[in-house]
Amino acid sequence: MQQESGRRSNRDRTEATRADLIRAARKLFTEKSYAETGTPEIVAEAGVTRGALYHHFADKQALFAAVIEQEAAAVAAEIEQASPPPLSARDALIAGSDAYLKAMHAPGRTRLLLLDGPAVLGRAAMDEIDNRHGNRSLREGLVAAMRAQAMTRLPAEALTALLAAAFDRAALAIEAGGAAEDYRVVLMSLIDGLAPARAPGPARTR
Amino acid sequence: MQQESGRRSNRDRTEATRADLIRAARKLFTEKSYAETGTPEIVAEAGVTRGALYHHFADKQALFAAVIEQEAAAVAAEIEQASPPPLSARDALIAGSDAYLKAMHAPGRTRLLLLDGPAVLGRAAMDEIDNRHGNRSLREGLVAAMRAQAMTRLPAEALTALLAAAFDRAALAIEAGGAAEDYRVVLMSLIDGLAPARAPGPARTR
DNA sequence: CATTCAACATACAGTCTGTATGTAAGCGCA
DNA sequence: TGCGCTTACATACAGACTGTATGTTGAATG
Repeated sequence: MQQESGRRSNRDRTEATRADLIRAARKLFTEKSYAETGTPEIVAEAGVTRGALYHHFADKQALFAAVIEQEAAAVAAEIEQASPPPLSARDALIAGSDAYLKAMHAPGRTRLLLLDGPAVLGRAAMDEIDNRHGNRSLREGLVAAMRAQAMTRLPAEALTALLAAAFDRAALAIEAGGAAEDYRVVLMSLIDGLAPARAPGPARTR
Repeated sequence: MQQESGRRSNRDRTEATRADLIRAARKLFTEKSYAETGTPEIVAEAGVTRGALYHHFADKQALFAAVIEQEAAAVAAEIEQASPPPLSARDALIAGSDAYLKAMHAPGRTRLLLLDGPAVLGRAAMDEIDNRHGNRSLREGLVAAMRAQAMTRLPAEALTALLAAAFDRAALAIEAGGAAEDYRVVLMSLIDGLAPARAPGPARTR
């Protein structure tokens, strides 16, 4: 019964401060960019001092990593929520694709996850994060399709990475004003092109 | 007859200094990264002062843009040189792909063109540069294939962008130690999957 | 209840970026 | 060929930012 401004356990304080910092950083990193956002600005937005920031995070980059981690998890959650399991392998992939593109439409998300993320943390670190969250469902969907022989057998890791890259670029292009329908059509064609024997997928998506 | 250290025309001085700066910046940007490289370090490597840098370039970012421009042109040149015209549409695409992956293998090039470039200059600016250099041949190859009916008709811009994204990610993955053969196979499968009527392309690449 | 430790706030040192100012050499021109 | 203007820098400076070191207050603990 102590939620008044005083009396808080250390654990609660830590949790709250970290959350505030991540929230503030996320806001500024999406509005501007990682490089253009300074720690003084972040702590002002969070209502703490730089001392708190450097107490909880090793450096600015570690705070950025925490933001990325959270954002990647949020995207993965949105996708998982949007695709109920009872679907054919191909339809599940398509539903996931649309969910991904929609999720990445949140303002600033593409820059955060697709531009600043790889540049600041490196592709390897981003791959690790992606594989833990977003790409997992994609990879599993692909493996399932291959096992169901709805898709030519290919190295799963490479296929996942390259398709994910295409999705990413599509999200960026759409956010930049590209014709969303064009990119969707191309993505579907790339996926359908991997069918082994020209299996007649359900009616062309117009 | 005035190549001795003194007596140089203003135009020559400008050209030489700009080239020195770009060369030094390129070296450091590939060895480390854009963010980790300071202008004092760059000018020291170039043998000039920061005054010269800010005389020739609006800011650090403009110098970076000049480096990117040059590097993109170099990659495009390597590709164009490696693929003689007398090839079928599909084979030309494959030759171009291999040339691209090989060209991107130069140390630091992936970070420069695929990580720092988009983050610092933005995807739009990078697209503009890519379309002026590297992607042009890819796009033309795709359009040619579509016109020759060796490929399903798809929006050219979107298809070019997404395939380019896949190539880029493959280059990054290979540089990071991924199995080059896996990525090559997947890339070829993606391309071949776009054939309209299951046209039997010439013998599988091993 | 005394001590230890966690969670900060404040102060500081070093570095970087961009700009303003100064200077010497090139260049057009009478 | 001398004179004014401009280019191509070098130097000096102001502001901002990052990370660290130090101090302080309240919670946890035996």
